Amino acid sequence: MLPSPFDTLDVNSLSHLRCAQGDHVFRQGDPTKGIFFVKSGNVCLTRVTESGNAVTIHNARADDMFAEASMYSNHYHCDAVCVAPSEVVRVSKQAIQLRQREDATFSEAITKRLAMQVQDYRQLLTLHAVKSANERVLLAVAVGKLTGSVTQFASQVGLTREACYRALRELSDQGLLIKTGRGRYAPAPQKEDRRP
Amino acid sequence: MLPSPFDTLDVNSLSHLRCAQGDHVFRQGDPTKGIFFVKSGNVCLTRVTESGNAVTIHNARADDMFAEASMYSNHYHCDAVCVAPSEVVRVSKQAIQLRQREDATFSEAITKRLAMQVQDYRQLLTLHAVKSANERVLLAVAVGKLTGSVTQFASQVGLTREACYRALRELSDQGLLIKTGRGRYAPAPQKEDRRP
DNA sequence: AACAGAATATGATTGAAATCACATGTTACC
DNA sequence: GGTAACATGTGATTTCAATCATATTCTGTT
Repeated sequence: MLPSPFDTLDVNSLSHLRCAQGDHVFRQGDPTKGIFFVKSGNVCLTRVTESGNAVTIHNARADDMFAEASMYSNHYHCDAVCVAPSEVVRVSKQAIQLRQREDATFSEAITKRLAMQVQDYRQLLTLHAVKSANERVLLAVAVGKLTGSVTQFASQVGLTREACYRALRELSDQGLLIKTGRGRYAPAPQKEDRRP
Repeated sequence: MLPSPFDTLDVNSLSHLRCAQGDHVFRQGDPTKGIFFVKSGNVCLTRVTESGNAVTIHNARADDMFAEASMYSNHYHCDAVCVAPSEVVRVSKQAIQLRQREDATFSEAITKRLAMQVQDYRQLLTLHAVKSANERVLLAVAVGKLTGSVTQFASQVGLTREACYRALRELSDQGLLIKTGRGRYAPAPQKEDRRP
């Protein structure tokens, strides 16, 4: 049910939430109550800067967890908004901290999860550093970022919807992507002429 | 000497390295041998994308650690290059993993470090999402990113040197930054008219 | 079935940062 | 002291993504 380390927790450390589209699971600044698991639906983590720019930090879909890093903060650093009707499980912060102190294997699994998250963010950062919209979009698709709507995708890769649509079309025209349907694109199968 | 959790490790799990400017501590793809601490100098973590773009992932200076997330990877995901003559301490991956299994407090401290790193990356991601060069630079300076050279700074915030210099000058002209010297800028003291 | 609302898709225009180009200033080293 | 290497700084031009505008398709609701 829950991913690897959390499935061993007692049921009364979990709260099941049912959210409509647009509902907030938590808001930037709220005191941290725990970390979350998406049973179904789609929860988007966004952060708003002083200047009012909204940034998609993470796009959690079914079987993803989010707000894992909040374990050691007193308040959340971003908004969690359901972009689809969603079932979300909250895992109590207290319960995790207690268990972490008693169970080394549990603790190790959590650490591993965090380490992987760090690498994910680094990947995203690398992606954002690519200046060319076409190259960026190609890379992002190759890396599997385009699973939901293009609008969501655009926010994640740091481009406007329009720029993404254009890049997707151009890349399809160039044969670097295959258009598999309305708003659906897949990386073109690599020609194996890479050998030296 | 070493930061909080690592100072309790046995000395023979540490290797002291002395690096010249330009030396690689490790390269993208190398098998992971451990995590690192900068005693003095400056080590830059960069990643090169397929398209040849170099991205500064992290700029570790004296008393910083780097490659913490590599604990659970078999190979490094970026290059670590000394941008100044540096003294670096390598902390053996094996020793950490062993200790983690025996000492819950140690383990917890590591987890906390990783969680904070995740939040740092999120901050950087938020920064990169600000479109206006001036706003971005102002935010970055406010957050304390401009400590070394503007060139390094530019790479971290995702702008060209030139764009940074221009933004820095314009912000100084507007009185939002104070030029404290050649290539040195500080945030202007906030006027306290924020109260509602 | 009709309608609202959102996502997809593209075209035209504009604006801001990249790029190119070239000063000057600062180390550091022979 | 001379010079090579690099950082700072700023102007001129270009390019490419943002913005604005608009049409179409899809989905869900009443």
